[in-house]
Amino acid sequence: MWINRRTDYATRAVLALALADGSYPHKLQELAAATQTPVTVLEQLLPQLRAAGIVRSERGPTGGYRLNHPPEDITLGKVVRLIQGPLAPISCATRHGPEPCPMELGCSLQETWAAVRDATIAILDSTTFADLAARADGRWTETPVTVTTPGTQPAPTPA
Amino acid sequence: MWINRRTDYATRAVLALALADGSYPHKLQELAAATQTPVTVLEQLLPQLRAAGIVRSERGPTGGYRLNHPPEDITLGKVVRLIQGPLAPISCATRHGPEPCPMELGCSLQETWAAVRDATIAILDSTTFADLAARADGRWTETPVTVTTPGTQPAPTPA
DNA sequence: AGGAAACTTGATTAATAAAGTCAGGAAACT
DNA sequence: AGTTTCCTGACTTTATTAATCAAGTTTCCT
Repeated sequence: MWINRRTDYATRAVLALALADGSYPHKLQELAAATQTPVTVLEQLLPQLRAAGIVRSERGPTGGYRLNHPPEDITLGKVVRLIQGPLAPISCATRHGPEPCPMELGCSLQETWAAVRDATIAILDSTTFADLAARADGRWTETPVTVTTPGTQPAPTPA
Repeated sequence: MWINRRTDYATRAVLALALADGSYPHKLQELAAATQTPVTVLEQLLPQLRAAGIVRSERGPTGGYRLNHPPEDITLGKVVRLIQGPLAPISCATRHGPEPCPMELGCSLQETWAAVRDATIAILDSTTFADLAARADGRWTETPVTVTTPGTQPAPTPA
């Protein structure tokens, strides 16, 4: 129970973009609807994804967001680290600058925490959003990100 | 960074008991000193371990705590679950009664969270406190749980 | 008995983090 | 111009974590 809500939202948003047609930008509102996220939360999450180079944005009436790289180049680990921080289960077991274990002479639990960390990293860094999109396909093709707002020309449904 | 302080304390305390001589009980104060934990916190953690059958207690001047089973029968996973709760990284990926994913038709991220959960469980449930004690030995033999309080007969130093 | 040492229990408080809201600003298209 | 969209930062509320405190009960020893 350590993945917080923002991380959950952010990964869902990126997945939604990976599933969507990348040839045009998608509005915040559409992403919010597709991922069941409060718009105001995505409003602060997406700039963060943008600053990290994961997503690209365009302003104005035709604006919105799209992925900045092909989905196979974006790992789940990257997004999780960005929003959530280090993947170690405990602060004495981070890869970079771990806090020393307070137990005298350091304790053997640390090795096990490190093993959990490595297993987590192995999974998250080897899973790309292309993988996730492929897995989701067939389950989600019916309702892609396309939310037709009145007045907006409906996005071209992929063949 | 999801293992909270109490879980850290509790696992350290059990490890301290696993490293100590099990033929007599060890006082809360000694455990607190050996694990660098506030006594008042162990005061609420150890009853919890006791209720779960992990530890046994005796009252009175000669009282204290000791393991209720041989260390090879106590897994790290058991203690972590007890203090911390389910090991799943997110509530939609618990083994028992997961909350439904709010994304339409359920999202493919869930499978990855479940994979992280399973990897974590595999490590934590296969690591016993006998393993941890063996690993710690040589690093920790110098300062075992034995803390001689004035007036108390010093615990028999093994060999 | 009586007292001291230990565990037991439940309430309480303070600090921190998470989650969500809000208001005003800046760019771009029509 | 004016509308639509993204952008930014401060703010509020709530939940969780962490630690403390004050009585209580059991057991041993003199």
